[in-house]
Parts: sequence; C-alpha cells; structure tokens
Amino acid sequence: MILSERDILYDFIKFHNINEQLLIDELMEYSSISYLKKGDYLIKENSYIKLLKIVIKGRVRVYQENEDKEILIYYLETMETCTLSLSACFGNCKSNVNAVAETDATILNIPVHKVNGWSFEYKSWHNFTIDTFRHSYSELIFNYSKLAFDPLRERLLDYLIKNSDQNIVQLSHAQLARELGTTREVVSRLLKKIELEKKIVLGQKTIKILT
Amino acid sequence: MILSERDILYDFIKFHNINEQLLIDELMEYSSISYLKKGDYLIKENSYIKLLKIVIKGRVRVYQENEDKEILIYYLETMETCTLSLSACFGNCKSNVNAVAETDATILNIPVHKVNGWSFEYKSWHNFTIDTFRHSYSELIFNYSKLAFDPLRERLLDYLIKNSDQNIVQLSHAQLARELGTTREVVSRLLKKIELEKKIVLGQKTIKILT
DNA sequence: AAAAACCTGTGACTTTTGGCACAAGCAGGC
DNA sequence: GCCTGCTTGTGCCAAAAGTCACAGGTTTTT
Repeated sequence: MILSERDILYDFIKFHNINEQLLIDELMEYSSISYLKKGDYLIKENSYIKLLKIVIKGRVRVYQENEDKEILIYYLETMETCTLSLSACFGNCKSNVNAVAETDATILNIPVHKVNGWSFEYKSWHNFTIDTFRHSYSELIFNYSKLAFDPLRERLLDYLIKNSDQNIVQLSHAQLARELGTTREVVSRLLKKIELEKKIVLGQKTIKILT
Repeated sequence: MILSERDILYDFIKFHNINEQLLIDELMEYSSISYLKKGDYLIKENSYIKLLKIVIKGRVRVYQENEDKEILIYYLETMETCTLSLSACFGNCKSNVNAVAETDATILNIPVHKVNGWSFEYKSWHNFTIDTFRHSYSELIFNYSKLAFDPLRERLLDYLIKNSDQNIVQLSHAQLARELGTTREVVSRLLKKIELEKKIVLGQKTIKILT
C-alpha cells in the first residue's frame, strides 16, 4: 500500500474511532483503494458482492431499477458504507441494487470474508456495523413511509431541499424524475406550478430555491 | 420466573441456538413474559422503547400511521423480534411505528439496557442481532421497491397470496385497504375484477384464492 | 325479531399521475 | 455563424387511484 493510500485508510480509521492495533493491521493488509470516475458503477444489480465498499470521498447513488423505471434508495457520502454490501458480509448474497458514482469518488474496499468476523472481534468494528444498520434501517423506513403517504409534489420539494447546495439544485427535470420514480413531464409541470407560487426559480438544469 | 415461563424462554433459546450458559443465566434473570390479547398494542408511535419485544407465539402487525392512512411495515411471527426495538437497544430512541397483536400472543421482554452489550459479548446473540437486521433490511427494501414499482393490483394479489391460510384470506375489504395504504372502494373494485377473472372467489370477510 | 353495526357493490365524479406529440430554447462543437 | 443534441414547456388524452353517496347484504347485540 503506497503512502497516499495509507493516509486515506487512516482518515477512515480516525473517523470511526478504530483503536485496536490488530484491526488496523488487518485493514492495512487486506484493504485496497479504488478511484471511480463520475458515472462509474460501484455495484450492479444481480452481481455478487465480494468487497465491502466504503465511500471515502465523493457521492454515490444507490438505486433500484425495474424495467425503465428506477427509484433512489439512498446516497452514500463521505465515510459511509453501502449497507447492502455490509449485509452481504454475513452471508454471501446477490446485490439487488445498483450503485453509481455521482462525482469522482475514492472507495475503500475490504474483502467481505475478512469483515465477517471483525464485528465480533473488535468493538469499534462492531459499533461501525451496528451503527450502519441502524442508520440505514431508520432512513429506509422514513423513505418508505414518505413514498406511501406523501404525494409526488411533497416528495419533490423534499428532494430539492435535501439535495440543494446553497439553495441551488443542478439537475435536469429528467434526472429528478428518475430519482423520484416518475416521468419528466410530471416533474416539469409540478416545478412550473411551484415556480408560479414563487417558491423556486427555474433555469436550464438549475432550480433555485427561494427562502 | 414460574415453570411455564421458563419453558417459553427455553423455546427461544433453542430456536436461536443460544449456548452460552452465562447468557442463558442473564436471560433467566432479566427477561419476562407477557401475554397479549388480540388487539392489544405492543408498541405505540412516539413512545420510548424500554423493552426488547420478541414474539414467541402469535402474530403482530407493525405499521405506520399518518393522519387517517396507514401502511404495513411487516408482520412479526413466531420467534421474531421487532427490529426497531432492537435498534433502540443501541441508542435509546422513540418508536415511529405502531405494533398491534393480530392474534393472542406471547411476548418475551428483555430490558434494552441489558441487550446492549450482549451482541459483543455472546456470539449467539451477536448472530441473532445481525440476522435480525439483515433480514429486516432486505425485506424492507423489497417492500419499498414493490411500493415504488408495482401497481396496487399487483400488491393486492401479492398480499393475498402471502397472507392466505390454505388459500383463504379472512379479512374485510376495509382491513385490506388499510394494510395497503389505500381505500376500501378501490380494494372492492379490484377484488371484483379479479373475481371476474376467476382468480378468486369473494365471500363475507373471506377471499378464496383459486389455484 | 328488531335494531345496530358492519360489510360489500357500484355509479358518478375528481384528482393525480402517466404517456404522446410537438414546439421552442439553450449549449457546445465545428 | 449553424447544426446537433439536450432541455424545457405544454396541450391533450388515458389510466389509476381516491371520494362521495347510497343501496342492500350479513352479523351481532339486545
């Protein structure tokens, strides 16, 4: 492992308060770093998961696909891991989601068969595992009930607020539609209505949220 | 703990291959059994979870509510635990779901502060914890995408098949509608259509699935 | 057995969402 | 500039789901 990669690993170790020297040694020995370009796939549906993927830098979109429709499950951001990969560590299983880099990203890879025992051997890894499950699970329940209860308009507004950077969202209507599992026209119309209510301003691939 | 309660606990211990004597002792000391009547609440929304609830016998429906609408999250059946209670063991948190007994039920209760450490101390409890999270998580993702992709008709058919006992479902249309997060009339009409296609036969609070 | 409560069926209407078609606008390359 | 491809706006219609109203069942209670 070259120096810069060691630094990347140390960021992760520090972030999750990993303090067992043995675990750190194992991480050094077995983990590897990969670099994704925007648009690269991290995980594809129906492939077997062999490496636990942890996003060190960048943003990865995890979604499910069904014919021509798709729906966002969650985003992975700095220091987050894909819960489904983690789950796979405890019993090999196929991925039923896709994960694609939304920005250039740095990924820490750990062979799943290594991870398996760690969560009982090392307290800090145990915490990491449990926290990951807890967090993902509650987030998923939240999204599940949003999907069940909220009309599209609410979900769209929510999405815009959550994914804005300085009150700006840089996405086309088509991309928004994909995230929400609907169609471009519906999104365009809803956005237009919301603009008329003076809550947003629309531009080319740009939505400005008015506060 | 009286004898019959001890037997109940032993069923649980056996079912999950718990073999550490120390853990068994702890379970004996701190757990308790409660008996629910059909319709009793196990967990209410916005209450704090203090006991891990494990269903030994019976069937418990876990759902979320939103104004007058509700949606099924999962059922707990024999030897299953409520993942959200389990999650609460690792960091106290409010319940955001309701759980109600669908049949008379026997429940094993364990104080959450006790459970907290077990999953790192005892291998069998660790497995129980991880398996519970894994199972619930994948089930939830499955339901999430069903909700996103499948039209109501498909979800209804699915529900009937999954919840039938010898090809019979004993529920009113109103109850079905609640489970699926829709309204009674919509369910009635869909069922009528499906009956005309000779896939089911409708009766009073009875739907017979034709194979 | 009469009343009350619940269950089912259905017509008519509205709202929400989706699909098609096409026009106009913007952005980058040549 | 001018082409090409992507983006946005919108009219029109269709399908899915939700709402209201009401009629007639069945079951339960008294």
